Amino acid sequence: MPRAKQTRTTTMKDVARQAGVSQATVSYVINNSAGESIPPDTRERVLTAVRALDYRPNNAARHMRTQRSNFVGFVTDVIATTPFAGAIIKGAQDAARARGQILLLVNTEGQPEIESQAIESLLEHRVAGIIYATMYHRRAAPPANLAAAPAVLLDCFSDDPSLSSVVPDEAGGGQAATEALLRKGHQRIGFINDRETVPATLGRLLGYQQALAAHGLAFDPDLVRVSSSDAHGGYDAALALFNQPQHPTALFCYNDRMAMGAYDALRKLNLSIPADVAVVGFDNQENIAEALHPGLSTMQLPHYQMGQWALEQLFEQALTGQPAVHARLECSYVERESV
Amino acid sequence: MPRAKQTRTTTMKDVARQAGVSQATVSYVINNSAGESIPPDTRERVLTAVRALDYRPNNAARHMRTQRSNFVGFVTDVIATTPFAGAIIKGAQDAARARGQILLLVNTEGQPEIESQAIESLLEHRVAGIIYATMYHRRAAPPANLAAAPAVLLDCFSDDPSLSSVVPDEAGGGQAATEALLRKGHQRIGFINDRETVPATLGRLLGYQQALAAHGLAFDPDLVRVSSSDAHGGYDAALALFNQPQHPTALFCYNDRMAMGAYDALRKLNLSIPADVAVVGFDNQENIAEALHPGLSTMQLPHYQMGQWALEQLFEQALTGQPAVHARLECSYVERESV
DNA sequence: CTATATTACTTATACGTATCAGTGATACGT
DNA sequence: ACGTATCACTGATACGTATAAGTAATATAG
Repeated sequence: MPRAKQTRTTTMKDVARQAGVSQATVSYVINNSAGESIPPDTRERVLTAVRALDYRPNNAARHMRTQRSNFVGFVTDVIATTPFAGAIIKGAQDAARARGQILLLVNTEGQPEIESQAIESLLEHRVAGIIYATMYHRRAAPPANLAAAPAVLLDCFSDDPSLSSVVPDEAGGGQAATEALLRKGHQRIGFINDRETVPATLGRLLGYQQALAAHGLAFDPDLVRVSSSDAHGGYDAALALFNQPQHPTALFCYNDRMAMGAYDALRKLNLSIPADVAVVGFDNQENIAEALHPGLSTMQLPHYQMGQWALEQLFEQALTGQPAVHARLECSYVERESV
Repeated sequence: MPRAKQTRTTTMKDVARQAGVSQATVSYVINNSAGESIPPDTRERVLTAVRALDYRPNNAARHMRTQRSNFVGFVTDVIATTPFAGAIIKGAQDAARARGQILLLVNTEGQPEIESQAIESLLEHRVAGIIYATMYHRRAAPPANLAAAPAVLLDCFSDDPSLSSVVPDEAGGGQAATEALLRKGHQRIGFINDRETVPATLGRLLGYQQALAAHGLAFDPDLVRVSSSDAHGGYDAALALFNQPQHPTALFCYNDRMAMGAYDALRKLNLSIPADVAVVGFDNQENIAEALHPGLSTMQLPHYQMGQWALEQLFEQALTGQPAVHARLECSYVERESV
């Protein structure tokens, strides 16, 4: 049977009539308005009518009357082809639910026209604020109309210092990864970096260097290779690194995909993990880190936490008028069997 | 400088005053209302005022007046820990944008109380409809209040036949995968299935059998193994399958993770892919199918298409009052080097 | 040249809610 | 017994918009 044609939805007036009170009283009961005295039996009569009529408050009307929405906009550049989107969105979504807010989601494929149209639409919905998220850590140039609402940049940053932002602490992550190897007594630690110049490559290299320095070890450029950030690249770079006369005893890879390639290279060279070479990756990718043999120790990016942080910051800022904050969140070390 | 305290937002009345016309005229101009004649210079005056005041229509007010929202609810059980969520959401989101709709996203972790609260919230926002999505193909028991709006089940199905649903054609996928191997002349094709009893295991096995039958080959239970649906399980099952005296020349794996394990097993048995054994997987997982050597031929689940379909169906159904539809969408074959 | 249609607007209203400003009735203090 | 405070409500209003209904001025038809 096809669903019945949508009749008028029931309103407070309907509830009021049914309960024999005025619409105002219904409102007081439903909102538990402080400073209004409603005797128990009246309250019960109203609530019974609410249930009987399957009444549901109309959010648009409430929004109109109170002049504030419970919407938060979430703009993302890419969503389908990245494994990270889910955790970021969930972080924002969980925080939103905790505040009684609801997420308006748009993804823009990074196309500027779509982006500004999407933001325009969010503004027309009078969102309390907008989270502008990218799926890898980078500089971003958000459209001008983003400034029309409180906004927080997530996993990116811009030239405008008045926009709050949250990104992973790449250097800290690089340092922690390197230190996990140093802790096991390794002295010659190779680093395979991505060839792109992005915050992640610069930061992780810096962290690697800082960790060495903190342990009184000199930085040896021969222990560093750059390559493309996939399994192929990791394979090539690892081969080059370990074909040197005095090869490293440990390897820090820019990401898990490269580490996967490095595994292949080490296997080819008959070097076993972790006996001959300890390996640490980065990203903790679902289908790699856990699936490799032996399990890959790696760094977990704070995707969920960034999502949470961005939403919280939006409200801190919007409600209290605080100035912008630029946060770096820690990456955590996930130990498996490769070190 | 902290953002200025939010002043009153500008309304049509403000625009009207600025342009020297009535609020109604502004509305006519902005909506390009048919049947209203507005001379070019008036129109221009209004639009200039709109720009000068940075006016933006208030969606809540519009929603109230027209009695229809441009919201679609999207409820998902899991989002952070699945690689498929992105494509599904993008499919729905793209279709929504094409219709001028915006997605209200909630994820519920499959917890019934959260689920029905989330749906309640969506109903209060007067969504045009709700997409109820799961992240793997399964039977679902959506909460009762889902029935209060037009709804479409995505990647799941329920006991209620009046709810439209869209799922992947598992049997078709299994058949296509098997046929890819048959086309290459293979006659003895092993199948490693997941041990769970879910639509995917049943369907893919059925497809495997149908393909064999279509080519006049008898189904041989010795060529089928069940195991856990990860790399470990794939490894064990492949080892068992290929340690038989007359081993298969081709292998169809329930998913890419199992295929990954099978790769390890075949390597251990000194069988090369695809020369000695051709392999086909399922899921086309980003970090596996492409990353394996040789690249894994596999089946692509129609995630994006299901997202699109669900949103379209919502409007077909809601607007035209059509009866429910239960769709199975095709999986597509992605050929790489493993066959 | 008058009657009517069209143009270019304006005025008024309703959508559903929250809340302010009442208003009788009862309770309380003296 | 009388004034006041509290209780338990009700009536009216505004939020910003779309649109029906009205109106004065101009154009067109007969």
